[in-house]
Amino acid sequence: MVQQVKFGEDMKRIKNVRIKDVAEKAEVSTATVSHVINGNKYVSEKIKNKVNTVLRELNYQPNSAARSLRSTKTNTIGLIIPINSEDTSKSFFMSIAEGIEEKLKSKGYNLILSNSKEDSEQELNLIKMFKTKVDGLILAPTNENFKAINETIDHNFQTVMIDRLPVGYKGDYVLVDNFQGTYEGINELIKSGFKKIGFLSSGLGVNTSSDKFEVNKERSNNRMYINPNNERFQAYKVALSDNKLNFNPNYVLFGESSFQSGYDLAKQLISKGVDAIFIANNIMAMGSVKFIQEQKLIIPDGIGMIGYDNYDWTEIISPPLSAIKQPAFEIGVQASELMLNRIQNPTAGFQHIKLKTENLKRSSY
Amino acid sequence: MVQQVKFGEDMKRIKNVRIKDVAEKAEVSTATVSHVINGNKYVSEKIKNKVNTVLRELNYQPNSAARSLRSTKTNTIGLIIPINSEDTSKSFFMSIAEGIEEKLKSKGYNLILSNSKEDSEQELNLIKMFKTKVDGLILAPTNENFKAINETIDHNFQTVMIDRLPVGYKGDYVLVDNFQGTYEGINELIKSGFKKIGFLSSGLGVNTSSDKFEVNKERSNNRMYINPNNERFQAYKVALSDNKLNFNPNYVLFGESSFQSGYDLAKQLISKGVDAIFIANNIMAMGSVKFIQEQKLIIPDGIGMIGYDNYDWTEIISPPLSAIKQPAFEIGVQASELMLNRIQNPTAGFQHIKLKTENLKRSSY
DNA sequence: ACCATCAAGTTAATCGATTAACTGATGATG
DNA sequence: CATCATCAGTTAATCGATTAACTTGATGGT
Repeated sequence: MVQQVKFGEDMKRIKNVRIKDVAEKAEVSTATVSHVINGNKYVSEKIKNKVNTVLRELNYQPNSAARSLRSTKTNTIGLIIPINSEDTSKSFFMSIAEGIEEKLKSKGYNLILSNSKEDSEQELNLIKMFKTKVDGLILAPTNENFKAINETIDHNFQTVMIDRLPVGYKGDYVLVDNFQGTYEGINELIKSGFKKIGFLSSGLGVNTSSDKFEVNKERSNNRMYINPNNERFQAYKVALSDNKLNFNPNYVLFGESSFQSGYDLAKQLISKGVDAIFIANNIMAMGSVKFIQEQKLIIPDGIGMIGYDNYDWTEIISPPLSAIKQPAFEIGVQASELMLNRIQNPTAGFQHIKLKTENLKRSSY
Repeated sequence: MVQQVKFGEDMKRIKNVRIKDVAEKAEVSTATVSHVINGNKYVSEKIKNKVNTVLRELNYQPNSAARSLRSTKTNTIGLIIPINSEDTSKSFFMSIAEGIEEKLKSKGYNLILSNSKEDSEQELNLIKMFKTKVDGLILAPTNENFKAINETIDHNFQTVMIDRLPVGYKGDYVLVDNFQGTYEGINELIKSGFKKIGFLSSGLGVNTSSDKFEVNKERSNNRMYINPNNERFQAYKVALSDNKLNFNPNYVLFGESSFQSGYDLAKQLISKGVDAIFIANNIMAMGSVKFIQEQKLIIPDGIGMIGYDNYDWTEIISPPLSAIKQPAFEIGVQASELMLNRIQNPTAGFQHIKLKTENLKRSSY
């Protein structure tokens, strides 16, 4: 029932096949067609076959607006990731998105992708806009305005947080155990004989400066960390302390997430006499490596290094850089699973997933 | 008018505010509210203010399913990209997606992202599914089944192709001038004194093997290339010929897009005596570099190299790798612009955009 | 033979916003 | 003063699928 309709001058536009067209051609009611499609009421084999034949003949595709309107399900999930163009996190979050899309597609869901650019105002706008467009939201929250987010996300909305956690958030989430990986990494540096270990990272988010150096004695497992960078920093301090090494605030530098900043801060650390550097951020690691190479410092004899996340380049520099690898794709898969479960069963208890990092020992320590 | 509704056990669910609720509270008709929101009919200042106040008070958000159903606009654009997990193209297409999302968001549109995984069957399913969900489709088509795609994309659907082009496709597209960049790159290698230049690439798609080595005399501008890899290959041949160098089929290797394949094929080329390699693909370039480094070959004295696309790693290996850079983000921006234009004016003439690559001369030739 | 039950479809209300057609009031015009 | 245009807002049809409630005919137990 592909109808031709006049449109503009002489242009023709094909009107979509409706369920009514199918019903008429198959000589049944629209209800029956719907039942055949959705399989939620018994329909005899004979009629089912007839309808299915017509469905194929007309190449029918249900109008999803109508469907959503009536059923209040959009079969769509929103994803908000926070990437600045210059940022290291791009590839990390894109792998997460890939994992989400793959899982969702297999269950008949779609993914709407959006970028908050690490800006909490944009984030709130996006959340608001998503309200009537999606069945659920997977969110890597920005570092500010947690309260506002908590208010905006009401019970109309299934939510799964990833990578970071708003304080006081009650709900499903998938995080990476950044403490564990970092702790092990620092430990290994120490085992290899390094004693003056520098720590390089991008910012901790909003509540950074005041308590930046307040040592937290508890371990990751019992605590809810706001932010992966902070978690890594805590792990760094605990690992030092567990190895009876002094924590030296001069060996810790936070800067913006850029190549240049990595270059500059590595320079500073070296001038302060560190013998190894842990870099909690990919693009800063690149900047640091550049500086080290320019200085003709020998890795690992002159200086030890560990980076974060297993980017391509870590394998082909010489020597290959050891790294802590986050399971990005897997975060996406797990987050979608939580989401789909919650949609199916909204009253179930909240699920908290913490994925392990992988410690890739290469030749840089 | 936030209503509490019983839901399950004791759980409460907040029902969304409808336009009717707004109308009642503002003591006007739903039509008036709609006019205020969409501004397509004159409403007096007085009433407009009253309505706007209520809109804010109730934090009203239009139900987009209802809106789409009535207006037949979804305000959503679909994007299908073709990435295999192992593939080099991941970062390229993700940057395109970023550009698209940014542009669309600024115009009030959403982006549904999906991955065909370079599989034409999945691609067709996605296209079909998108039919009632989006106003338009931005597509980087797979290499097979062009005919099927052309049939499936009917006039219900605005389409913009990116990166690749189905033969015979009539419509908007945004491509990269791969010929130009490659041609210049090869030329520069030759100018630097290299004479036996190898060419490494991933496959050409379906119609590869038969005419793989058939030299095409025409230039890019007058020709419609199916596939960027092919375009690069053509440019390679033309550049050789323009420099009176013989084309040696033994110096050309196509393989799968993987690190290992890059490693292996570089090995083969070297053993065949090439003095420079042009690698049309990021991950294969990584593999090649790995092999070169292992062999302690000196770049560029021992061997010249040019890679494709400006990935992070190309800057920090020593020496930094020269590369042809595609304007990925810009492809996304331009494609979205074409799309939005076409939605506004469906009968306008088709637009064809071909973006220039950037030639990043570093120290590898 | 009688009524209850079930099986297999159908009828029609419904979701929420848009928008063509309409109403009533005001004002301009010859 | 009758007539018509314009203005500002309202009424109600409509988009297409889902689904609760209903119909109709068949089955079966006592």
